[in-house]
This record gives sequence, C-alpha cells and structure tokens, in this order.
Amino acid sequence: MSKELAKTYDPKGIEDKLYQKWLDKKYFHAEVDETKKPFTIVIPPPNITGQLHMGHALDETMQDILIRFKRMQGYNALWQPGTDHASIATEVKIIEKLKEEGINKNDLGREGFLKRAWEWKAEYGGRIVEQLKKLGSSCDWDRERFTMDEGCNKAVTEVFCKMHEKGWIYKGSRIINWCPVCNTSISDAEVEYQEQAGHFWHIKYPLIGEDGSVSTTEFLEFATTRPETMLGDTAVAVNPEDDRYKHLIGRKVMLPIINREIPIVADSYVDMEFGTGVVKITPAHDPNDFEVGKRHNLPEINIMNDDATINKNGGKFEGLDRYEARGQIVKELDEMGLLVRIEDYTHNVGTHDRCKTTIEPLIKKQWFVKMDELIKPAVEAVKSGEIQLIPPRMEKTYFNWTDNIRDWCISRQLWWGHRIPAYYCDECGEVVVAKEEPKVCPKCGKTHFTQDPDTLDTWFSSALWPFSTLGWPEMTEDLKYFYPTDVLVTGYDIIFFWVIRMIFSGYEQMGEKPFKTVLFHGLVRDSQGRKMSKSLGNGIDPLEIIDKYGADALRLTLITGNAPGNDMRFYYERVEASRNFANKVWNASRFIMMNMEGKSIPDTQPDKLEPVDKWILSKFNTLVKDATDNMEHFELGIAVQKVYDFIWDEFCDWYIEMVKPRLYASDDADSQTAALWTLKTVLIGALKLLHPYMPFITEEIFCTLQSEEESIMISSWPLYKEEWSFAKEEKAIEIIKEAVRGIRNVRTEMNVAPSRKASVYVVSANEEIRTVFEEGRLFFASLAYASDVQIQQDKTGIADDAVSVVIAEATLYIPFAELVDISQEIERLEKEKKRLTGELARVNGMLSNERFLSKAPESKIAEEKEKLTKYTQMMDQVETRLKQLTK
RNA sequence: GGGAUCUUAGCUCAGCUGGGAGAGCAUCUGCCUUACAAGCAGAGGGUCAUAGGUUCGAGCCCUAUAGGUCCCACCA
Repeated sequence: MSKELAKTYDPKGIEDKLYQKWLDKKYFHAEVDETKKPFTIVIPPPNITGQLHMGHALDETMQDILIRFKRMQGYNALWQPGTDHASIATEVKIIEKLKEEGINKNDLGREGFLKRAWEWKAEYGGRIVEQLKKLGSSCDWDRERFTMDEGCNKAVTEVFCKMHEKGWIYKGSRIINWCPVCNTSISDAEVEYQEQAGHFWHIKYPLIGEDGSVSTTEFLEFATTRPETMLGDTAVAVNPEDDRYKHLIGRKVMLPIINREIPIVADSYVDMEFGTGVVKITPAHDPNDFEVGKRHNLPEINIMNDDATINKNGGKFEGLDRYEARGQIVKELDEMGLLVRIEDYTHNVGTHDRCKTTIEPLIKKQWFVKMDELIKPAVEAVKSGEIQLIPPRMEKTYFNWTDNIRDWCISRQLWWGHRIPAYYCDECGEVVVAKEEPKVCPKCGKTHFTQDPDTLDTWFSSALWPFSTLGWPEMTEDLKYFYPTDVLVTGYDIIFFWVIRMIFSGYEQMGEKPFKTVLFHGLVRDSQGRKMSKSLGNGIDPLEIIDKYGADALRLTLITGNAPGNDMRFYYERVEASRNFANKVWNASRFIMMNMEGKSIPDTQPDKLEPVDKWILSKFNTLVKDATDNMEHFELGIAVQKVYDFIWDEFCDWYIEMVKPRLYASDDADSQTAALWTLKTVLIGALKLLHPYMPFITEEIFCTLQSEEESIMISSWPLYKEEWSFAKEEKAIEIIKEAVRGIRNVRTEMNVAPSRKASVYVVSANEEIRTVFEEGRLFFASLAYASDVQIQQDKTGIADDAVSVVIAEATLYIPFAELVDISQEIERLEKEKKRLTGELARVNGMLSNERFLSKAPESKIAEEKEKLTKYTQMMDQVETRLKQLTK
C-alpha cells in the first residue's frame, strides 16, 4: 500500500499530475441534475491580455475553496469560467504591437484590425486560462465562454434592442469624457481624479457699455485653471444674489482675442464665496458650464479636435495643442493687460484610468443607458437583504454610487468590442436599432444603411455575464437550473464597474437577482504595503511562487489571516510557513502510513477506544462543526486557521505523540488497532476539511492512503457526529496535558534535559483521574519522558480534581509542588487568588444582575452557576494551600 | 467638501452577535527524542491610538480628538 515517501513534501510534478487526473475524470464538469441542489459561481472573467497576478490568485482561490467545499457537501457545483475581451485594454495593446511593426491602426482598416485582434485572442486568450489551472481551479472548462463569443454577442444585441425599445437606451448630445490619446469617450467610472499642481490664472474681461463701446475702465475679474477654454466662452456667470454684480446682470462683456460679445448671466451654481464670484462659462468644455448653458440657452462652441488640438473655432490658434494654446493665450492676455495675476494651485484633474491622459470634456453624440429606473431594483435588493454584501460595510459604498448615479455612456470609439446595433439610412439618416441590418428604411424606403461605427463599453457585456454564460437569451435548462448563481467573489475595486451593473442587468433581463451573495476581497500588496504594479516593478508572480513552494502553499498564504474586503500584504515568510505546514501534513501522513504498513485497519469503529482516542475524535468532531460553520458564513480565513491548529497542535503534537508508545511498545493488539483506526480516521477527516484550501497535497495523500482511483474532491464532507462527543475523555486528557506541561516546566527549571528518563508519580484523590492516568500510563510516560509511572492516591489532597505529579531525576525524588521555590509558589498562589477574586466578583455580578437573569439563555446561566461553585472551591483550596505554605 | 476604514506583541495581521487578550514571523533558552531541524519542548513581550460615555462587565457599542489608508464629488 504505502510507497517509499520522501522526507519532505515536494509539490513539483504532483500538482500537474493530479490536475490532469481531475480533468480526465471530469470532476469539474456539472450538468443539470434535478436530484441535486445546484451551487453556482461565475468567474470574474480575466482579460485576454492578462497575465495571472496575485489579485487573480486570491480571487480564484476563494472561489475554488467555496466550489470544492460545496461539491463535497453534495451540491451540484458549477464554476462557470470564461474570459473578457476587455475592449479598450486589448485594443491599446494591439495598437502598441502594431506600432512596433510600424503599422498604424487606420492603415489596416477596421476589418484588418479585427483580424489581428482575433489572432491576438487566439494567441494570448488561452494563456491566462492555463495559468488559472496551475492554481488548481476546479472550473468546468467544458463550459468556457468569452464575452465576444456567439452567445454573448446575441445577449448583448438582445439587451441593446430591448432597452432601446423601452427608451432606456438613447442617443444624445451630451458632455462626455473624452480621451484624446485613446480617441474615445469613456464613462464616468473610468475617470480617475489625480491631484496635480497647476495654476490659477486671474483674468478680466472688459465690460461693454450701454452704448456698445468696450470699456477701458470697467472689467469683470475671475479666475480659471484652463485659460485656453476662453476661446469657447459664451457667457460669464454670477450668482443672482450677489450684490456686487446684481446690477450687471443682462449686460455684456467683450471676450478678448476672439472679440465676441457675451452676456453676463445669473446662475445659482456660482459660489459667491469662491474667488471673485464670477465664472466664465464654456458650455462645450466643462460639465457644469454645460448645465449652465442649457439653462440659459447659450451657444455651445466646440473649440477642440478629437486629439485635443484647437479647431477652427479657435481662430488663429487653430492646430495648436491645448497646452500650447494655453501658453500663447495667457501671453496675449498679459500683453493686453487683461491678466491680473497667476497663482499656484493644486487641483484634481480627471484622467483616463487606462492611459492617465487628462480627460477633455467634450460635447459629443453618444449612446447612453438611462439609469434612474434601472437602478431601483438594484438598490432595493441590497436594502432588503435579497443580495448580501460581505463585508456589509460595502453597502455604504454601493449606495453612495447608486444615490448619485448618472446616465451611463456606453458607446466607445473603438473597434474591438460589440458593435452597436444601430443602422443609419444612407438616404435620410433615419436611425434603426435592430438585431440585424434592416432591408428597407421605414422612413424613406431606401435600402442602403451604414452601421454605427462605435462599439460598446466592455462592461456592457460583462454586466450580462451571470446569465449570458448560461445560455441567455435562450431560456435554457442550464439557466433555469443554475440561475441565480450563489456567490460572486470579486475585489471591491470593481463594485461600480461590474457588481452594480450585473445586479441591475440581472433584475432587468431575468427578473431575478444574478447572485445571492457578493464576497469581496481586498488588494494583495507588497511587503511594504504598496500596490503591486508594473511601473514599480514590485509585482510578485504567482507562478513563480507556485513553482517554488507549490500551489497549496500559495493558496493557504492568501487565505489565512485575512478578513473579507481587507487588503493584505504579501510576505515570502508567510509562504514558507504555509509550505512548512504542507510538509507537516505530509510527514504526519507518512508516520501513519508507516505504521499501517502490513496491518489491517477495520473500516468500522473498533469497540475498544482508549480515552485519548476518544479525546481526539471529540476534538475533531468539534472542529468539523466549527470549521463548517465558518465556511458557511464565508469566514474562510478563520475556518482554515482552525483546521491548521487542529492538525498541527492537537493531532500532531499531542495525539500522535500520545499514541506512539502504544504502537511501539505495547503488545495490546486491540489498543493498537484502535490507535491505527483513530489515526487514519482523523487524518482522512482532517484532510477533507483541508482539501478546499490545499487541494493537491490532500489528494495525493488521500490517494496513497486509499487508492489511486479514488479522489478526495468527490468524497463527502465530514459531518458532526453526536456519538463522537466525549466530554469526559476530553476533560481527562486535558488534565494529563496539564500534568505533562507541569513536568516539562519543572525539568526546564531544573535544567535537566527532557530526554533524560525519570520516574514519575501521579498522586490524586480522584478515582476517575487515577483511572485516566492508569489507562494512559504508556502515553503519559512517553510525553513525560518517564521510565516508570506510578499512580497513587493522595492522602492529603489539595483538590479533588487536581493532581500532583512527582518526578524523579536520578536519585533525587522531589514532590512537584515543592520543586519550585516556595516564595515563587506563594507568588503564584497569590496571583491565582487575585484572579479568582476578580472572577468571583464577575460571576457574582452577573448572577445578581436581574437583567442578565431575565435575558440570558438558561444554558448560559447554568454555566455561570457552575463556574461560581468551581471558583468558590478553587478559592478555598488556594487559601488552604497558602496558609500551609506561609506557616 | 462627503463617506468608509484602520490604529491590538518588535513586524504583519486575526479576534464572528460585548462575558477570562490570539496566530505567523522575529527574539531568547534547551533539544539532531527512531513522521517531520521546513522539526520538538519552553520563555519573554500588549494600559487592544487617546479622552470621555453606556453597561454588573468594553478590543468589540456611543461621542470627541489625533494619525494613517481608501472611495466618491470637484468651486470655475
């Protein structure tokens, strides 16, 4: 049965071998099965341009843990995988690559470009998937999807047409965020504000007198951070309540350089407290000014081309870059004596989150999704708890966004993406939104159409991901069975981009939430707490970690000591600790297998279990309950910590040590059988609990222990067993552990090597305890390094449930209590007395509190009463002992 | 400007609905004890940011203050 196993666990080779086995056996595959309950997770689709990074590793690990856990619990677990076309990110990368080849995007033309893009996808789209597999991800790869595959395309078109018909998708001329480098509009969510040092230019425009002449003495002064936009000014605004300017409302100023007369309008948007209380209005280049312009019917003069150079409306500045124009305009104003002063000023500037270019607000015709109605069920769902966010504080972030939501600009001037299904009649310009190109124009009857050149925001398709991957718009069996999905695991950084949009899309298209729970995780940072980034070069490649320490170690590292939604730092030391744990598990298993060699282990529980066997079974039983409970509540870090502690501390450091004498030195066959059965049973149980976290090593050991053909990943999750609850034995073994600790301390005090054998006398007045020690003589001897163990009744007896242990070194026989210096013992007792005094006060306080007595559960009150008696007894003992010693 | 969050051992962090302060790493001591030195047995180390409050009882709840991180908005 057992093979020659290496002394240290080496994951190399093993992981790939096991993953291939799981694939071959189709363990990851899920089919509709009405006899089982479904449990579904859809993967946050990684970008096809992407390389696996720590963020993915954390995200995938959490999902895999949940899926494996539920699969073992008997659910029909589906983890739906796929990748995202990531329109702008991918397009940028392809353009970069083309540039290296000296090719311009426009030279290729749309068709040619898209051909290259699909080639790119074919080349790199699979890379990230292969990397996910390295982690052990148990995705159903047979169902792998892509946001631009046929089904997803259909879903996108369907939604667009449906929502357009409903009036919730519209084309409008509005001010949008324009990226002059990427040459596309972007949504509000893609704008990233960065603090930048800049200037405040104080400028004045001359007033125009009643007679139409330009005043040389009267001016309106204001400040601006963007003087070049003056080319597009169509008004100057003041607050209607502002006494300083009230009388000027309705009059005009002369826009210098351009020499355009523009009105002074009154608008409450102007803050009287700020600056001079005067604002220049450029409706075409500022979102607020745009609103003001609408209210006052001001003309919108666009002064910029798409690449942020000045257009013909800028007169002589035409062709200049926006910043060049700024310099020249300031210079000219200065020469005209209209520049009052320049002030240093730091302000937040909107930049494109991808390329960090400063956004240019422009008026453009774009497609929008109307949000006011759409968002309502999404708000309601989280408010009512229909969808649960973990941690709950994410709700605040969520509502902060939904409360201030604006219409979603969904058109992008890109080629890589879902093309907008809108067609324009070449003849009359009529717009037809349809799933397919119309044959005849409904307005003029002509037959030639041109499709809208724009594509959709990449998040438009991701928003449909939970149902488009299951077959929507067809009402497939998969969809009926697996939807709504159970958990969405993702980083808090895409709550606006993705989570909210999936929620409202789910309600709108499916009439049902897309998932029940959203489990957020944080960012994985470097050891100094910095974000891992390419520019800093501080990224840690998960694949390297896997190569060096194994996927199991990486997974364990990412899960332990981390609470939902919190960022974590990545330390190599922690991976090493995880690797060491894997080794511990490996060696414990090796020990068990070595001892099982050639012995037959019964399948069912032997009749005769020693107290220590019952103790570990009982401990394991509690662990099953606690860990399962934690996992049900998504407290993965806490759950795995408990499993870790159990295996290392209780199972390895205590149970295995306690069991050794029975295996090595006892001739009691029944006892040996019981020990081996317990070792195997608890080991397998613990491996199962550990499997979701460390799938490879647990499988390897499980298969070595059982048979190659079986798999831990489809075995059943351990259940709490009433018959494995042994309160008495638990207590008894705790006493032995206490005694052993005492002996070890004494030896340390005496500076005697623990490996030196000695005689040990256990003295107790308690019959039950003496029995425990008597039965456990062998393992007690082992732990205490005793050559001889004698159990005796205590004649004086300091306590009924206490034990005094007497050990002997060489010829020296010393009673346990007196090994320690008497003054130290007194000090200890006094400390104990103080503690008990406090405890008694606490318990008495509780038991005399009427509110506690009336509100607390019966069990709690009983427990406290029990404590009261116990503490009172202990107090008596301590006082008696103190009296004895101080005599 | 609005909001969230954090401040717990030397470091990094857990601590679930309030009921005797925890882990990993680091440090110190003693052990190559026949599963494991990637190990074993021990030890030291915390006024749980500060100040109040609620409570019989606060790391946990409330208020204020200080410092850090993040998100949203963006007053030209």
